[in-house]
Amino acid sequence: MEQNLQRRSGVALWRQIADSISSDIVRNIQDPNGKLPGEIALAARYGVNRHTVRTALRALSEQGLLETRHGDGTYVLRKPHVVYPLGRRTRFSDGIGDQAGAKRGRLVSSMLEPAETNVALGLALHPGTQVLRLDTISEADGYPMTRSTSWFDAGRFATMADFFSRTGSITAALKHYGIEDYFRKSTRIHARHATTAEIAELKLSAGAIVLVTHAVNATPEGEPLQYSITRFPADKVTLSIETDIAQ
Amino acid sequence: MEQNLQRRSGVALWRQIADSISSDIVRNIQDPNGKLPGEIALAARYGVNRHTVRTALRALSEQGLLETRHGDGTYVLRKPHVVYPLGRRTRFSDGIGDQAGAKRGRLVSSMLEPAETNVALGLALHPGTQVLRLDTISEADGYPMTRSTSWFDAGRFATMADFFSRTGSITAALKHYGIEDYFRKSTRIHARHATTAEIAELKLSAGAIVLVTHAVNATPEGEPLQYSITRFPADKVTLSIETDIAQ
DNA sequence: CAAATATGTCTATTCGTATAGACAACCAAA
DNA sequence: TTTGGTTGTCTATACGAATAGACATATTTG
Repeated sequence: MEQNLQRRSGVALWRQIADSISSDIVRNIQDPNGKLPGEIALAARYGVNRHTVRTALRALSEQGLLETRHGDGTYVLRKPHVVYPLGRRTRFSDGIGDQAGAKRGRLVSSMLEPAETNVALGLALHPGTQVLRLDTISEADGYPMTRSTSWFDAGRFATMADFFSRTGSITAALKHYGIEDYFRKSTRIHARHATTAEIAELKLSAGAIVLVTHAVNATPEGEPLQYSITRFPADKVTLSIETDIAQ
Repeated sequence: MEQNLQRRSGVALWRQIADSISSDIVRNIQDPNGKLPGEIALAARYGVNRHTVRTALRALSEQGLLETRHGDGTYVLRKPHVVYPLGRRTRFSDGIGDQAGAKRGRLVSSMLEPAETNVALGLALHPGTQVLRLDTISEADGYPMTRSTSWFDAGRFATMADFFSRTGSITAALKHYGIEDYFRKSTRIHARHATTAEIAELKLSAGAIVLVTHAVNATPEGEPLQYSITRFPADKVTLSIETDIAQ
């Protein structure tokens, strides 16, 4: 019984258990076939009723993470945890490439809009300047891993959306504008509960936690190119920073 | 009415509202005196009953973030949001120093124990080697901002705990061993719900989210010195990475 | 096949969450 | 002092969350 659960917290026990199973149990599974401990064993471990565990397992099954077999047990369908590097030259495809299968970005929508304060600040533009907004979803292993909104100076990158749709890559799209290289200039990270829209787009179970990064990408000269807000499912993603000490 | 709340999610509406107020509203307050919108206005904005908003406000008041004045309104007592830099040479006191008042670490406990897999891997030791474990809490502005557990090679840093207690600083303690400089070698970041212990130690409201970093600090030569797991209250802390492009 | 073990379903009860409305108590400004 | 707006408290109701126990049904193993 690992008494890590809190009652009367505003977060239901079944949700805490679902988070725990998704982020801990699944990664430390001993069974070679990916079989989870039984419902009764899990109930004992968390110190709750078996029905509460079942609610958690049902949520994860509906999410596609687990499969329960009547009379047999519960099995892990996939181990969705990936490490996402936040290095200075990180690209999504670079980082995830060796950990999962498919890795292209998919354009959800694009539009022109006036820059809000944050965006203008990040891109070093005046607030209200027209900017191009791209909403994208990236997948790893067929499952959504990032939900990203990016802004670009509309005066310069008006047709970004077309290039991105064709290639599924910001890097490739920027090459059409003669930008051969760019860098992660600054990144801010926080975490919160997922919104309704994020639940749907990232195929999360309701009440899940998302990691959120606000990043500015820039040319080697430091000129801002892209301001982006990216949301990761916290139970499936660990962000990683590797520092080159001898720099 | 910003319909960002989800029902039947396993996360109570009052908790979602508390998180939202803590991380959004408080930062974007218009009123110069730090007065929040009224309960009825908030209820309308979130599309919930006034009593639900009151539950959220009560949680934040008990946490010390807000103060409600009968017949007047609700006021922000402190804006607890700090940006915590994760640069390669970051020290806690360096990063938080200019954003808040007090900033020293406090030793909660220290002990010798055999290194577990993660710790051994991070410190490049064999699993089971004796390591010194320090449990510390750092505060900014009088409020807990980090809850950290660090491990050091016990053969080398046996009396770390004493030095740390006296100075409240890992950096200072390491100097006693002739280590003038050290660097953040690698950092991994994820997020989850806070445990019961973390609720108490970080003075969180129950059900809060914590950002968790697993970091290895090393000498300039790359020799691992410290493996640490640090937990930050997600509603009060944003982690930040600034990259020096021209490096 | 039989036994042991696992998940699936059902009923019942208790407590936390959320809504609804009414009214009291209090404060600030006209 | 009066008025309007705000928080505080109370009652009532409905539903979700969690517990408890019993039993059905399916699978695996001996």
